[in-house]
Amino acid sequence: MMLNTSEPSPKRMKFSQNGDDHYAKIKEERFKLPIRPVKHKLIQEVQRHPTVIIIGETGSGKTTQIPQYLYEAGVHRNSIIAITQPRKVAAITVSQRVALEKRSDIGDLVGYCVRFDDSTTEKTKIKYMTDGMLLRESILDPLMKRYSIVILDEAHERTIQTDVLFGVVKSAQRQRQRNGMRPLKVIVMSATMDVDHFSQYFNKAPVLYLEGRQFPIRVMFSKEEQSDYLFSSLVTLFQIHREAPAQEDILIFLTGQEEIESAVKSIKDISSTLMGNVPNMIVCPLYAALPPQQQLKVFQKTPKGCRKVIVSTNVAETSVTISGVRFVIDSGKVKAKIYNSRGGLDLMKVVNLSQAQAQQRCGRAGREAPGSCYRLYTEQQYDTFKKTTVPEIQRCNLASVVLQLVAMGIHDVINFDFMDKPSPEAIHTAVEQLKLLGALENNDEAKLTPAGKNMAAFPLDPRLSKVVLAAKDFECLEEILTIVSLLSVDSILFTPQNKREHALAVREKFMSSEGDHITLLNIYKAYKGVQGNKAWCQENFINQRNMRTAIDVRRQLREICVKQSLPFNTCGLDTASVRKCLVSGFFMNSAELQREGEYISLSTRKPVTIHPSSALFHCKPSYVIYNELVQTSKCYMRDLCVVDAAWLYDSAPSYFKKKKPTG
DNA sequence: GTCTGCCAG
Repeated sequence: MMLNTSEPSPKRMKFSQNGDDHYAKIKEERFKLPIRPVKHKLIQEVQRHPTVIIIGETGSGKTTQIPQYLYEAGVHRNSIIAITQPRKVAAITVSQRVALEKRSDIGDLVGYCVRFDDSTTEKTKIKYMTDGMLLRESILDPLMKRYSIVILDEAHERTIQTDVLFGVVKSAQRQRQRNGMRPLKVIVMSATMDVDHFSQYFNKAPVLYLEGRQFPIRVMFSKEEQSDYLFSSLVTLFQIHREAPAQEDILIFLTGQEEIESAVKSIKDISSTLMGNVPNMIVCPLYAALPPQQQLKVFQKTPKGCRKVIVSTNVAETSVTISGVRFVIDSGKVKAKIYNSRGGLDLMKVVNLSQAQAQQRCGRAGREAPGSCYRLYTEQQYDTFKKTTVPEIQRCNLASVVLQLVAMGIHDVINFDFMDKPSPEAIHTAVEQLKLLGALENNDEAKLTPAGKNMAAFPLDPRLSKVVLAAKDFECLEEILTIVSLLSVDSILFTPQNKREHALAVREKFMSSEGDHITLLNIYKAYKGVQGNKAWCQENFINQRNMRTAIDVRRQLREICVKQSLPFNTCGLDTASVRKCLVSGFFMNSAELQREGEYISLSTRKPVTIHPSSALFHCKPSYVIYNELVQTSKCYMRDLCVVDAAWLYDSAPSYFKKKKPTG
């Protein structure tokens, strides 16, 4: 195109050299982060002390900037800086951001490492990873030799993995010092809670406070106690809806999928009857099991003149951040798993939040502008809430944790340096279970057996690892890998409430009279038979996402089996071998049919019932094993498999000597 | 004849 120079010159066009503006902007953004003024102080503290605790609210920039500061200052001494995150998405997205800031490709200087996805190379010095990943690595290398700095981020979330890592990094640090090795710097980053607790545990480490970028939030308590939080949340929602300008979105915290779906329906019904000048309402449910496509709806920008209402479980507390939210309605409730180490049974219960959780929920209203939080409980009720959430490690089965610790060479698990110790009883139960599975020597030394060493290599519950190892003897590893993979992911069965009958009828063809495990195996075979066809999944109400995860897991397990030279046999249609394998890991979860037609658990002699969702619901086999007990209206066995009394006895003679099956 | 929150390896 020719420009006619006699014409008045057009508006000057601006050019910049390939991306300079972009990077200038990134640089400017980095400079404006609240953490920037304390950069030098921070580097100094880390150089002076083996451990530093950093307290900072969201938005301070600590997660992205601190590793870069330490790298630029050379504190890492040319070895790797690890930064752990409780969630995979966080590890991946943060590392991508930092790579961008460093003008480097992901996997060069900056990389991430999560299950099924490792972007790091020998060039990587800043490595974002899940806490679970670092924990698994430390089984092979308890001194964490490849790292000079370990940063444990989001420590306040107190995941099991972070809690175990606390002790592992402390021990690695001490041992490296004692052996005159290169020191291990530890940085613990947390939100504002439990500061003294953290500092005390980490040898009175210095604490650095960072300013965050949080807008003020008006917190309102209910004046009276509410008997029905569901109803109260609807009343509050429409109260706000009538008064607040459009585009100011509302986030409601409830407890579970079913509750949320029914609330969404009520809200839609009510809003369609509203008269007068109120904004249009867009109502979105949000929970982890929601198909990804529907989850995306939550992130779409609210159209002009509308208001988005998000009804969510606690996913929106930490895992998911939604822009546009100005109001939070907090039911004060959360669904939590409670584990009973005596009966070995799980139960899900709706319980009150901790104060820390309530604070976290409030914060979701002030990410971009001042906001409000409506609490559907009184201030007096709030005062009765626990200050902090009981750490997960005190609420679950510890068999896996104990096996990992022993595999790292920590034999005295009872005296392991936990920040908050699990009960001795819970540890004892785990040790006993591992002995029964043949993972630990049957004495007081807590020493791994050769089988135990192999079991620790699998990213599985020890009972499932045991099942995999047993497949060698019963020559059915292919089938077992399939079943174990399917058991270790979220359910591949997808049963929408309104099409429940239909879903069950369609899936009837996969049902096995030998139980749920064999049913799962049938489904997997059928899925493979149609090459993972999407339409087939829809027709048969199979959750394709979870099925794909199971296939990834299977591949990973297969690789570990190769390393252990396990033979890849198949048993064809002889499912007895498969069921015998299952018995070797789950014999302690067995039940016997009584004359009256009821079952009792052989470990506790307490009555148990077949869960209505099981393939065996209408059957009455004499002996079954089950994956888990769930206490609701009754004590239900879930995921059952038909077995012979003799198999039970053969798998653990000394165990059953006392509780000999009567049949 | 059920009622499962969330995350990780």
